[in-house]
Amino acid sequence: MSENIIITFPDGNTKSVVKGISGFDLASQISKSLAKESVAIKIDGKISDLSLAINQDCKVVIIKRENDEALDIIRHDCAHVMAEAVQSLFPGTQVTIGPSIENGFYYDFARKEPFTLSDLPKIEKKMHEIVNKDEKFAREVWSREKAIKFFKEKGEEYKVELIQDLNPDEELTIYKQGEWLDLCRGPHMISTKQIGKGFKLMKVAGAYWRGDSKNAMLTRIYGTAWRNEKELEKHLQQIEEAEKRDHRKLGKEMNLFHFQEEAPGAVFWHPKGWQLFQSLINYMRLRQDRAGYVETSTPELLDKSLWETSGHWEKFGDHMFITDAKEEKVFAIKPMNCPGAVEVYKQGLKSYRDLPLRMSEFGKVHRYEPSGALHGLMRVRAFTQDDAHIFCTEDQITEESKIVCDLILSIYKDFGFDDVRIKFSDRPEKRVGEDVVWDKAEEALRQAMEATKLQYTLNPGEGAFYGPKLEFVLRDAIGRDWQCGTLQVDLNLPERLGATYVAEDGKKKIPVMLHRALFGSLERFTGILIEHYAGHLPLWLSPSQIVVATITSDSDNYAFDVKDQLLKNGLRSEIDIRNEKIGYKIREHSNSKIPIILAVGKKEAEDKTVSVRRIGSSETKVMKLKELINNLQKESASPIN
RNA sequence: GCCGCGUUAGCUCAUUUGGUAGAGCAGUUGAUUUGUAAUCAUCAGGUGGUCAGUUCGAUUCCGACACGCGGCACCA
Repeated sequence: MSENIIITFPDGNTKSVVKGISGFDLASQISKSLAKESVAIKIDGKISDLSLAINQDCKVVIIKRENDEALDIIRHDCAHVMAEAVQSLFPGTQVTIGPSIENGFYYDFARKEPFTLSDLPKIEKKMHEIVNKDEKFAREVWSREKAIKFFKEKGEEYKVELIQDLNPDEELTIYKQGEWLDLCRGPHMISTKQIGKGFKLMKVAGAYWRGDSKNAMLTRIYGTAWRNEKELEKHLQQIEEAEKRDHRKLGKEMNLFHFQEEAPGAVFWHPKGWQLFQSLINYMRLRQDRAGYVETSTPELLDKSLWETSGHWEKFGDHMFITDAKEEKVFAIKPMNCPGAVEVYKQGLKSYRDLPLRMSEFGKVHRYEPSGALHGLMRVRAFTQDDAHIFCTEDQITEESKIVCDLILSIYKDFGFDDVRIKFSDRPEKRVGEDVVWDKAEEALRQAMEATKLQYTLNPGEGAFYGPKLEFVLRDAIGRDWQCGTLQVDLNLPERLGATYVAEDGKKKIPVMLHRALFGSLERFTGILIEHYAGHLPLWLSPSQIVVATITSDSDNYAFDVKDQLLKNGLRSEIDIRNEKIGYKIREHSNSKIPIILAVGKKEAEDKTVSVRRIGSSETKVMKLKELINNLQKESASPIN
């Protein structure tokens, strides 16, 4: 007589079943289609294999292929299948770890000869074979000794190291598929067949063992995996879409900027790119003026001793550019604006009445970034920060932080970024200052966050070396996250650099310094905007707003007249009177993302009208030039006017 | 910085056992005066990233370096 247990389903229904039933059999009892669709089971909140026996009363959620959690399992299964494929094709390759990640999975292998792109088709083919073999995933619990002995004999040194570092209380499980097995927590599906065909190997890369650059470099293979081929196809299309938006490609097509090897990581801004860059600065300057900031500018070169005092030298000296001046002094090109800001602050005695003092600077900084980190405008060695340092009392931290948060969110909105996340990074391991000071700084920032009532996530140990920080992450039009703004509470540098103010009681005190940047790097923000808008910048940011294109040379004079009037009314315009067909001109200017093309021919010249064509639309609208100017002046105004 | 891959005309790309390179677009010149995403012809354009090496001979094979691309690590 077998014992029964009670299963409770998410809808509250219960079912009495035989003890030891597998999740799969349970699903089968409900319906065949459910069994077919299910990939795993959650027992009392813990996700497990469908094959696992259920031995006690419990709450159960059957995870179906369509559920989000299923994707992780499919991807993880895929990683196992890839590892099997690799080891069968390339004997002697060691396996290390292979998790599921966003959009897919990877597996890190140790092999003398790293894999190359040309190995992927072979591996992928083998994977399909393994999937089709319908190998069952089997879970086994092994002792530490057995596992270590097994992997040692196989020459899997990395696995042995992983096992030795496992929490001793944790059950050690092995997952087998056919002949192949791997140390793994699971869960996995019933069989490899369930993976289906919706996967593809994407790229190979080097990756350090355990993510530490002191360790050996492994060879990583990335794959993407989905529920089916249709989803895979959709994902591949999204990648294509992202490639089309690549700011490096668009920057070339739109003639905004270039890089060259004589200045790695430094931007050559072309006239149009610089126009855009200046639009951003003008906008930010106006916003800051209105928010009570004063603007400064400080030297690019500062004596090394100042960086030693600030603490930058010790932590970032290797990443600073140093001058070879023809004198004994060593100068460093500034990697940050803060010491300069403090020196400006220190001129003249400051009273508590002067605080908060909000000092901004569009400071160009240079950082010797590792060569492998450089990436278009997104990661450069020379960039411009919309930096500011707010000197205030401890009591003012909360209020000032709140003002910065409000300002930043309002500014992002003007650029079409409504979805902004905030990360709170607290003290890192390597830092300056006493812990009591850090306690104070972190607490003040926490209070500020409470005052703003904004949601944030904790980012432990990621603060700056001198203080905790908030990081503002915005989400672009195709769902990618970009970290831009930052707010840092600094109770250390003002003291190190000797900043003081006279308090109400006549005694000298040390001010708090809030570092903040809103765009962060102007260069990077420009790149983000290009990708966010896919090059179709809104009119107020577009470097070239209008092109006047003639139909025939009869209209040249009128076209010049139109352009002059547009320019006089503050609209950035160009003229195209080349001896080409209008279709040719339209194609060319559309490709370079000019927002508005005005075609002018005989009719327009006679009527003092223009034929207006907007980018992204093939419609044309004939209107009086005056009317157009009127409309565009409103439309092209920056959002703050 | 580390691993892998790449670098051919202004741009986008061809050129397989090593025998000094082709196309389209852009440019020139000429014709055409054209109505909403490529008019026709003409000419010109390259020390194949740089430097070394193997070879009778290197864009092609080997090496170093530079820069770029994809990751990893880093990101005040």
